[in-house]
Amino acid sequence: MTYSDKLISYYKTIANDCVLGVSLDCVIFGFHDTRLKVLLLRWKDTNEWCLPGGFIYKTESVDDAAGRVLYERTGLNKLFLQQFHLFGEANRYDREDTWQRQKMPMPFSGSWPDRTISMGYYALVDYTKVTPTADFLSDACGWFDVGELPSLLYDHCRIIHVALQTLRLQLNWQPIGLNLMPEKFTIPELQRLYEAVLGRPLDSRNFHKKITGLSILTRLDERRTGRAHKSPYLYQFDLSNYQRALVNGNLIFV
Amino acid sequence: MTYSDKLISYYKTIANDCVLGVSLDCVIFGFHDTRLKVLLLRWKDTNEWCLPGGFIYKTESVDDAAGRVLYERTGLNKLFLQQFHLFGEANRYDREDTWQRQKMPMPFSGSWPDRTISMGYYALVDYTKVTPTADFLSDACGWFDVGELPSLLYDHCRIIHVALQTLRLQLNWQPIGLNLMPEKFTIPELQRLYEAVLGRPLDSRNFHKKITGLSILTRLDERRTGRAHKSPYLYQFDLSNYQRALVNGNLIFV
DNA sequence: CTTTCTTTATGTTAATCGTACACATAGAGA
DNA sequence: TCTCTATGTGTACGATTAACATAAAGAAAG
Repeated sequence: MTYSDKLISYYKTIANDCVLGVSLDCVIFGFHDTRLKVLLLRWKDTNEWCLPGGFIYKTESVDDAAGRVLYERTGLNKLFLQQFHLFGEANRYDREDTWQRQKMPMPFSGSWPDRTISMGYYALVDYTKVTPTADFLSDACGWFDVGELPSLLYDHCRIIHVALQTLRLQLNWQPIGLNLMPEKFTIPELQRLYEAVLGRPLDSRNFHKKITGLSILTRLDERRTGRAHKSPYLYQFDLSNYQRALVNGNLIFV
Repeated sequence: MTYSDKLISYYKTIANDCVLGVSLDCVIFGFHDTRLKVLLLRWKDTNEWCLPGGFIYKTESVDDAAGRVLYERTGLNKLFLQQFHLFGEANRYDREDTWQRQKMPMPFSGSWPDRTISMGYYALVDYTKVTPTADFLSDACGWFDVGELPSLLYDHCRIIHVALQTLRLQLNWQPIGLNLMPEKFTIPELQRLYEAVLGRPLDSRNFHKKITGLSILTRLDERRTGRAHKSPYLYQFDLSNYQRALVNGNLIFV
């Protein structure tokens, strides 16, 4: 059985078990080395990358399907995961061109609906806890700097762009970091995250005042030592206050 | 041909021409007599109401489909219309119960997919310019106070609730009113809109200061006369500044 | 051991914003 | 002409923000 045959049989299974005409794409954000990262998959036997995505089983809620995709690609569960946009244009991307870049076998074209609308989700995950895992259609899975994306299939470049825009807006009235930072972190490290998402530097003195004023952080008795200069305190998120801030939408606007 | 036959044939046409398994529901907000209103349809020959909704033609974008539904029900075009949530639970509502309340003919059940996910849109329209128009499935179309909704089919009660929540959030960083108010209006009238959406009274003196400070309003030389007491000035929205405020997301937070 | 250098932690100040409240004004009705 | 009340404008005060200053910590260099 050739790869081409496998592919067609795979899509036939999907067509049988899943809701037809609707897919979902997950923009999975991580944070590492002062940079905001996105998790991407490389389409098998090509140099083309795409977002982790999938289809919705007939008895499964769309949100659950997104959680499943996230789990399958990262090994993580129960994370911050949110709908952000439905991509529903009739011609979201150049189909011929995309199939060619994917090296899609041509008998394929008959066995698939003419268009697919896609629900976009974005997730915030702890980079250090993720085990990037490729799927049936891909031969690599890895992180990319949001500023240095590779060649992307479909309309995934736009999807990432819209996700980032949404994330930036969200920053104005909800805290982030709970799922992006490791369990213990310093305030300057958290500031790097905010700077990476907003794409501009922040005043460290005002940031410190602001973020501690939200009472979503608990200062530990430990410090991060070993580096030159004054050792910063380590912090943890105060889960209950963090949740309250998420729901109430305290203005942050760093 | 009985109504029952017509209904089945109607849904067969839909199944043929439209994307299967995906629908859309529009929460159309209007404003009248100090109250926020929602446009609802009454299901033919029942006392059950529902949101205007529809399906997506195979060659039509989802956003365009929402615009079409809005136009068909209100006669209005090119309005503020926005996605707000995908309702994708596998069992969004009690199907048996709903069909019974709809007096749905039972041969129907075989000719329709097991589940439908629905994209929620909300629109802001000028109450005075709307001609509520019933569709094939309904025998009445009218406005309801968001606080006094009738018996609703499907999960439309929840959909309205989520739409209202989204609208309230949006109020914190975007102006509203351009499509909800008539062309000329007074500041106290605009204040009534904000109060209706937020569900709480505002201080008229501070509201006046705040709203004029955004420079999205142009004061006309006319006043609204005929009523008792001091005649208030009439205002218009300054379109270019209004658009800028929409895009930039100036904090408003009344 | 002392000095230097740099990052972290905390503090200060002036400007701005939000909230609460006071008051003069206009216009219809008594 | 007086009254009543919604409207338009203004003021005062506390809270918040943005910009800038300084002290403390800790490793490296002399």
